[in-house]
Amino acid sequence: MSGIGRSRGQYRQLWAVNMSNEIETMEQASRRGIDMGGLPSFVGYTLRRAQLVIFDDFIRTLDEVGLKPASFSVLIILGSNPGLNQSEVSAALGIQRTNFVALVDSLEQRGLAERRPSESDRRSHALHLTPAGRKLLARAMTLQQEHEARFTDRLGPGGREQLLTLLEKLLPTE
Amino acid sequence: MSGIGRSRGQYRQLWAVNMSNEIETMEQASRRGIDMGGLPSFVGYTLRRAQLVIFDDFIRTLDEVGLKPASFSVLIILGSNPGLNQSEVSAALGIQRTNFVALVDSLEQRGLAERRPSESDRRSHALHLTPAGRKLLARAMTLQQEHEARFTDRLGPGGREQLLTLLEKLLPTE
DNA sequence: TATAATTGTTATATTGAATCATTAAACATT
DNA sequence: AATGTTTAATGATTCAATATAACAATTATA
Repeated sequence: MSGIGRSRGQYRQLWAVNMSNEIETMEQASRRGIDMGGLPSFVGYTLRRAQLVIFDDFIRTLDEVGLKPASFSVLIILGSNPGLNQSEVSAALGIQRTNFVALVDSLEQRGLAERRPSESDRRSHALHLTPAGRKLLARAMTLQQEHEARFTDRLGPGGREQLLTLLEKLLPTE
Repeated sequence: MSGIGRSRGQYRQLWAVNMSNEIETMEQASRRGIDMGGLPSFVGYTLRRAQLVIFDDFIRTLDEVGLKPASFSVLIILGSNPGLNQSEVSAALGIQRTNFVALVDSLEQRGLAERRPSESDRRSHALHLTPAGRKLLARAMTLQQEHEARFTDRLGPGGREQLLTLLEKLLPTE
């Protein structure tokens, strides 16, 4: 589903960080005698690199079901919270409601979700998964778990939990 | 230097992940009774959120010296490896040569770096920092360390090293 | 009731990043 | 020396994610 084309390597760069195939890896750079300066010791830099690696795999993984991280996350929210309106879902996910419109359009056109008229507020739409949406979500969750396992393996026993704990400390406590 | 404008929140979203001010935080979402599904337990999701938080702070931090992550990293490489050509620097950082051109243009126009004719290969330019570039880099490094400290504090003793170790396990061993 | 705020929407701008083509120099092979 | 191939730098263009502004309909509030 959904051609690879641009989706490959889409999230690859940002902090001028390499990480794949044709692009030289940092290790290769050092081996060629390039001094990376303090870069690899910056938490932000390494965090970014790791995130790109994971997303690269994740995006390829989701490609089978024609989803991207954003649309996948929407399905997840709708699956657990049927009936929310667009503002609620987009706010929970940090998507601006203005950009959320096209996202829902797409899900609706694919028959994965639907906008139902809200009973309490004629301005808003109650969002629901369709049966097809629920089915696709289930498949996507399986793929996600396989993806997750690939990286969990690398972290060793307890590594995943340790990592999550540390990462959460970086998040705003609010 | 360099107006805030767009630079604020530029790296904020992607995986449809909120994290700041006006945008509802995940915690707020849960409090409103929204079930985030498995999302917070996905390493990729939490990694992405943490990365956005750090970058948000990092970008604001660098704003004082008019740098962005990419240009900052270029200065670092040039500082430690004077004389490299554009292909070498861009490859080490994972920036495509083609997009690297404008980056160097900008640094050159700001008088921070310069292209010198390579002595061995008339096709390529030897990149060097100017004295102004070295000075700005020094200041930027100080800012980076302050930024780093803000997050290191949150991680507790040994947390930073632990986190770096775990993250490196996620990177391609090549 | 008058005013303000909210919901969904369209249109538009910005930016990071990828793609394609071109030029000139360097290199390799006959 | 002539040829073809690779490499360095560049420009032009495209694409996708995200941000901003404005608007109509509706609801909430002073």
